[in-house]
Amino acid sequence: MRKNTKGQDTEQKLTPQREVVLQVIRDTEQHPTAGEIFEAARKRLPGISYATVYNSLRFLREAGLVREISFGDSASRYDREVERHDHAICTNCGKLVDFNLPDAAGLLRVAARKSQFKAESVQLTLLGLCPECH
Amino acid sequence: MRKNTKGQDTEQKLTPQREVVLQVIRDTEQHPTAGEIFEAARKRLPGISYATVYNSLRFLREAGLVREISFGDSASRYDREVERHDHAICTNCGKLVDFNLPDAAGLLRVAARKSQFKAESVQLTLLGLCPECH
DNA sequence: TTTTAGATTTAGAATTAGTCTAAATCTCGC
DNA sequence: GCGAGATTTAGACTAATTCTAAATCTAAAA
Repeated sequence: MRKNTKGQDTEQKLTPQREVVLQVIRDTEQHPTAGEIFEAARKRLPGISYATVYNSLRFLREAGLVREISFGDSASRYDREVERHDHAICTNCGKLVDFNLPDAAGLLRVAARKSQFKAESVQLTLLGLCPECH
Repeated sequence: MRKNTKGQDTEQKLTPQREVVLQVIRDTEQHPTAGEIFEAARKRLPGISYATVYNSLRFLREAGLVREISFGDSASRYDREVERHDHAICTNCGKLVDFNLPDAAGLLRVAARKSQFKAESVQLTLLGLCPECH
């Protein structure tokens, strides 16, 4: 890590590539996969490579700017919403939406007691039919 | 689909290979990956192929005899417990344990209301430290 | 009992998501 | 402008899983 004369961290981190990846994710309501992000990023920054998209996604995830979500079927998806929240997945069309369960803190407490774990976070996934599919 | 003279479905489905795969999963408290299942199955039925393990896992999953669980890191794991339950994952050692949250029905109702989905099931994942790691 | 159609298994090729590598490029502080 | 360290790139690589096509099995029909 680089420091300036005052000992502060002076690394410039949000490079153009990373910024484009972040914008792609922020510009959609959807939850795109790395492949979809690559395609969209390429339109704004032709020449960006697949590896850079992955590097950027790791960086953004570690910086807390995006969230990675993965459920069974293949590729991870990325979510612009970084606050704690839950997911609903449509078993018919595959649509994934965010929502917030009330009293997440209480849920965390109960889950910790039941599992004997020291809880850090809880996340709930609902499987069902989205409004369009029922 | 084959039928006998009475029109009943007579296909025999739980082949020796599938049965071995099922037994491997039932014989462990752990949640093995397909690769681990393949290794264990091979000891009981040398010559079983990787593809057959995958075929069997799909069959068993669709028959409701095992459950597939997948969280971010790579390979799916398989769970002998098929009743509704929740998972706790240790962020330090990766251990995965099952537990049951009380009032799952109430949770499902609240989640359905908040998400506007017609709920089929809910599953909660707790991330934290297992008893050995704290 | 032989035939046969469909299901299953097998080995290995193919696909897919994601990571790694090494060289080229960039950036910042000097 | 120089040089260290970070970043990007293209493409090779890996790991998980699926696909394919041929061989085998099974149970009903002949």
